[in-house]
Amino acid sequence: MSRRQVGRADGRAAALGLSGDDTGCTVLHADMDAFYAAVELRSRPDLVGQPVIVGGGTRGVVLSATYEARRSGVHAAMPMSRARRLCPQAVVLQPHHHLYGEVSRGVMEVFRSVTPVVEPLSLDEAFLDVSGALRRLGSPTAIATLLRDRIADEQGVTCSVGVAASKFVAKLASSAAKPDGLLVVGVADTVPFVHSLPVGDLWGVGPRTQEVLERLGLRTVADLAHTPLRTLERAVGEAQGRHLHELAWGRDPRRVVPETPGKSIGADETFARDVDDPRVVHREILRLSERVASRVRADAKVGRTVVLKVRFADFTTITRSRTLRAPTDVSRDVYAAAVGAYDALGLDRARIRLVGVRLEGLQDAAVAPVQMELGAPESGWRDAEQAVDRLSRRFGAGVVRPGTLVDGRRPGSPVREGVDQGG
DNA sequence: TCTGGGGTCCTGATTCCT
DNA sequence: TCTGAGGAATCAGGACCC
Repeated sequence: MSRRQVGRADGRAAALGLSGDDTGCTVLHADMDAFYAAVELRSRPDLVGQPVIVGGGTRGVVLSATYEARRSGVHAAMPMSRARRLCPQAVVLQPHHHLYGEVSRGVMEVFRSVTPVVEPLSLDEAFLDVSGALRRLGSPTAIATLLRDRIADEQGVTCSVGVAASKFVAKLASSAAKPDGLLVVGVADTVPFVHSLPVGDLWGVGPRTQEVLERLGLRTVADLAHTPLRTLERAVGEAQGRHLHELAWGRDPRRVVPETPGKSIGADETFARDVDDPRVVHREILRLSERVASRVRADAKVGRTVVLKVRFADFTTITRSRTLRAPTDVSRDVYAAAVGAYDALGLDRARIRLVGVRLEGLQDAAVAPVQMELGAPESGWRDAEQAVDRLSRRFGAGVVRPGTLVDGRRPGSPVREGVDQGG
């Protein structure tokens, strides 16, 4: 057992009055600490121990910050301008998304070497069901320690792990263990542990719901647990009310499921300056349609509903959707639906901050019905686009583009200047 | 203070079909 | 042919998560 883990786990558990008994606690939630910032520090060891913020762009937000920066009040998703004011001494680094993907794959491999039942939630966190690994590797606590040591040794980043009998409690435990810690919430400790938390810590309670609950005088999970179910359902809706009530008593029957197929793929882009020229918006919709359709094809999927998103200068956001007669993975179809939805808005030089395109209702291309257009050539757009995909894989994204997108610079220029555009 | 990008899920309204 | 009920599908938006 590593010295790092023993000190943290015992101290945190004792402070929370937890027994540390991990009997029946086969769900682990592993969460990398300040992931993007930690990855950046691997190549900048001179910055270790300093406030570092990963983010950028003229209208960007903080993607990640070291704990030294967080002490000044900086947190993820905060506008960069505010973060710089709060922590002027922080070193700001541009993100390198491809690197995070690489490290993430390495981390997930470590997880899968312990158990095949791994459910990734994002690049930097996952649930693991270790019930099948107990005889081989020891107790859940021992397995969590092994994971933390291996990830630190092999990937050069630290992670915190929560150990519990359910996903929801394991996730709360890993949050409480941060940074670089391990916390076991035993079966007998679950309800007192959960009840001690503020309602905002519950999964599914964001700022809006928290406000609603606080208007009812509910500040802690214990308050929520002792509120009649009907009252909760009236306040926050039937499904959410029931869900929160169950969680408040530590009940979460969801199993760890490896690989859940995605239901939609989308892309959006914030302009560096608000745009009111419909030609510029059309070009951006085309670019996004290409990006989305190419990702859909790479996943061997097709989708049937195209959703257009428009965010105006005052940050109000609208969506419009178009359901096609048959599912597609062809950029041209996606573009036609999205631009049709945009034109139907009849905007008269409205100032637009962001546009987005999303393809929903995804299904496997192999089993989906294909719409045959009357009079369509045998080798149509789909084949042409697949050929472009092959070229892009070989020579890099963007080697073949529609003529309207060829004029070097991007419309309005992207927010993430100098950053990998991912397609 | 001034808000990215990629997603999921839920809800209520509307439309379409039987 | 008209009408109403009920269910399914669609649409739009809100809230939330990382």
